[in-house]
Amino acid sequence: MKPKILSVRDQIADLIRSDIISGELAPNTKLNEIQLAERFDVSRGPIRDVILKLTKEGLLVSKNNVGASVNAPLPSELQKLSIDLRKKIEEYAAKQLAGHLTLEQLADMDAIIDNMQEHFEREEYTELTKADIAFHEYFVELAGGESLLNLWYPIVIRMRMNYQRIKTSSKLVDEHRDIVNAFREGDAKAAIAAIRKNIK
Amino acid sequence: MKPKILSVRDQIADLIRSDIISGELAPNTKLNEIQLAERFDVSRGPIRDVILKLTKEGLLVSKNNVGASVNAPLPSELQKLSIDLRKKIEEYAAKQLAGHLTLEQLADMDAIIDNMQEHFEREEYTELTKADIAFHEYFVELAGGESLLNLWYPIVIRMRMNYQRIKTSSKLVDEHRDIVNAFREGDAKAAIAAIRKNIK
DNA sequence: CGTTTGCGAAATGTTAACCTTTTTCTTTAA
DNA sequence: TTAAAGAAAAAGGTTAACATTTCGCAAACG
Repeated sequence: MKPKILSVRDQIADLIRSDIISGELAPNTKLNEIQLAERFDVSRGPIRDVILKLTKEGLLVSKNNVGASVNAPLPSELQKLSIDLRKKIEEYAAKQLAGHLTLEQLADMDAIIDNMQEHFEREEYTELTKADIAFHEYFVELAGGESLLNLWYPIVIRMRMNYQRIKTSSKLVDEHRDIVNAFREGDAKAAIAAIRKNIK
Repeated sequence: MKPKILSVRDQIADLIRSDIISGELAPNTKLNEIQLAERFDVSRGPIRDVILKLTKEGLLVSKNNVGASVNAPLPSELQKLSIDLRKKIEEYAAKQLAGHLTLEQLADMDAIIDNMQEHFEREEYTELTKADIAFHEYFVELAGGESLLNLWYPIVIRMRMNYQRIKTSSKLVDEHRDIVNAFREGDAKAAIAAIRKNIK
């Protein structure tokens, strides 16, 4: 898998996303542009870009002339709706991909799952969550490109604010192996079933 | 309905969105920050904010160090998926709202439809499309607040790039009246049916 | 003749200073 | 004593200058 070069802004965005997913930045925490600028040793410009991005993703809430703060988790009805939406998207992706994946792509997914396993064993739950997201992101992007990713991402990232380190059973890794194995065998139905089982 | 005060950035974003929906800015058109700054008589800062926002909405595509250009319409498979997702969200909203709307809220929706009718008669199709979006946005926001809006908006705005002024039959206005009437009678099933009929 | 290298223009990325709004604390008057 | 008014501080909004990157084009080389 080719290493991606990330812009300064994207790297900062990733770090703040991690802080929110890990719970280090709790809901309603106010983000101060100047503090963040000092923390990452850049000026306020790039920080503002990052805040705008995360706001559009739903992780932050911004108010004019007041600033941004960490958003509250989704209420449970919307959480349920989000699960439905996410299933629809990933099922679509599975239908497109089953039988059309290269060996290299399958290997990439295996590698991500190996990574998940490692983080699970070390009890690094934030990293585990990120690997989980990366796995799904990988095949959603393959199936529908940036367009589909743009629809999928805000749904998933917001969902993930809810179960911080709760449902981290050892089954999680296996569920992902099931998905890849179904892909490997070109079995769209099995892939969809495995995905349905994994998303909850 | 109370008039909303919009920030400079939001007003500029609305204008560029209009240009894209109307087709004035065709897909693949490159957006130049300096030109836009001059056009709206602001500096490049706010323009960059707007470009970031519209990129997150899926209307633009940005590349590091290269700039932003108008995105291509969704391929038809993704268009179909988007319709499904949008239906799911708006059906959820209808279920939440039916029977719980105030007279004032119903009047607001009537007003938006009157507005649609006017634009239809004057053949102002871009404005008609915007009013159409505003109508759905109104009740989606009522049902799920900003959180739901954040999930809904990118789906709809991207869909709207596809049928520019194509399906502007006179039925469109009536379909919306049907939705409000179902709301008025607190009939969730009828509201959902009307919404299903309208979204295509 | 085709490919590569490097220059230069144009566009984006970043910064720091300045402006405006919001908030908070203090003063003052009822 | 309380509450309104206003000043001061803090934070976000905007700007313009500066830095870096990209890309086309032309010269040089194979």
